[in-house]
Amino acid sequence: MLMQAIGNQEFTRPLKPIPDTTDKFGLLMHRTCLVPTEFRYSKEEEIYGEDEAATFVYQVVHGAVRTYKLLSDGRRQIAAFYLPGDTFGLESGTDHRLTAEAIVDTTVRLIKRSSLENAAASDVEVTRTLWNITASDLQHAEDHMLLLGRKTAMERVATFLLEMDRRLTGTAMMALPMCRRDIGDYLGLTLETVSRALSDLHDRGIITFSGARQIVLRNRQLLNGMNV
Amino acid sequence: MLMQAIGNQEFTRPLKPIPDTTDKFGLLMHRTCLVPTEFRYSKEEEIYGEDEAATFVYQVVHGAVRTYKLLSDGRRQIAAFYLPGDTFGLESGTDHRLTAEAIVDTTVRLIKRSSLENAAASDVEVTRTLWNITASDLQHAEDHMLLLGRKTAMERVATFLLEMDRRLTGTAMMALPMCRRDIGDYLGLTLETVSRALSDLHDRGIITFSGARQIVLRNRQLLNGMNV
DNA sequence: CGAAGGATTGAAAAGGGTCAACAATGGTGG
DNA sequence: CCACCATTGTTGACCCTTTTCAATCCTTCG
Repeated sequence: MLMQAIGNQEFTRPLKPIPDTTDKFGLLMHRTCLVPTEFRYSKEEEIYGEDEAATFVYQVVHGAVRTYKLLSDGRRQIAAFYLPGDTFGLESGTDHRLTAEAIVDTTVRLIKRSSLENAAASDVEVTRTLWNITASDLQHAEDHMLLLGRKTAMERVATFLLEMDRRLTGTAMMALPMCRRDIGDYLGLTLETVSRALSDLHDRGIITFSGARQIVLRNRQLLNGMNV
Repeated sequence: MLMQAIGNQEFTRPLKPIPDTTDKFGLLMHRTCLVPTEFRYSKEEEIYGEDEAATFVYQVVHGAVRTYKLLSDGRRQIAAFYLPGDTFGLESGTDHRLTAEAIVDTTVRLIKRSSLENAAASDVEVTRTLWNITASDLQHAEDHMLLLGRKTAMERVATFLLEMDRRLTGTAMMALPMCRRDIGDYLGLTLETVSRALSDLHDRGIITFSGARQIVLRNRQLLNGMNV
């Protein structure tokens, strides 16, 4: 009911002019004159699997998505978290190279990849947008390689908090959709190390909690200092 | 002299039909009817810096290039090595987000980015190729995040050896252009740990050396076993 | 041939992982 | 609406892999 209302509200947005260059999915919808399908995934549900054919491109409406790769023994590396407004699942080749799962109950919009291919064949602007989306993911991956290869545990957690603060805070308090294990698998740490780093930041008065997943950054400057 | 001859030989290649989809730079040259400039960089010379305007797109003719990011205290993460035939330096945005340096004396071909933009404005195939190049870098980065976040030192070195074997071996012996520090900064390890892992593989008869940088893989199957 | 950078090896230290116990939280059913 | 229980998060102790620091060896190149 409420979900539906919010869904419709979101739905009308692309029909308006889109000056916002950050909403690349909106631009694609606009250009292709496509009506995106909405779809809901439950918490922990798989959206697509590694090596599956890439049939759709997705935008998160509400909820959150993780994409990851696994080693044969189950070790997992989360490549990215996708939050409302973010586009994911776009591939230049035929197949997905990561698995995507809903972290919480999640609503997405989706466009058929074949529709985009059709539009891209004649519309350079569409192809250019597809390129930009992939380039954004690459930029994030380049930053994340630096984190995974060269930052300490505390620096990783500080970087994570600032990234989430930037991306999902509208209010002063940020509500993390993911558990400690997800954060660990994103940062290349164990969940215990993440927990210890957060406790340390809490003890030093740099962050405060309301429950484990509601966090307020009390001192962004200090966090930024650990970030670079 | 010899350099020049080889350069010219390479130079004539794009004038022939290009069925090879892997030579994306060749495709770009073909489509834009551009004559690429050749340029030489000395060992350790910077090709472009982080946050510099991205004026050119490059292809390695011979030699090798590393791209990396630095933390403020000098810790370095190498994102990729580029070997003969590889394209690098292409950005969707205005600026480079990594520094590029020649690892050894290196010859590159380069195309003006503005020329590509012109061609891309009317030629969907060109834009599509630009997208594919960026998508290749992204795929590599996704694989590398898994390595940096979740693999052990020995697994990283095994993965590295197999990657280099695949990419630069024509002969049975591969000649690595980079030093142990470069390998460490690529794998998120110290140079000592890389050296110890290589010595271990040597002691177990899995690889043999001719000098520190000439390596033969004696047992790819065992290496593959450590890889996943 | 000698110097300088690169690579190897060793010993000690540290940072983060592992294992285990306990606490908090939030979802469900009575 | 409250109590219970499964899930999630925290904390502690110990261990192990990798790092750090240092000495030595090896090449390669002037």
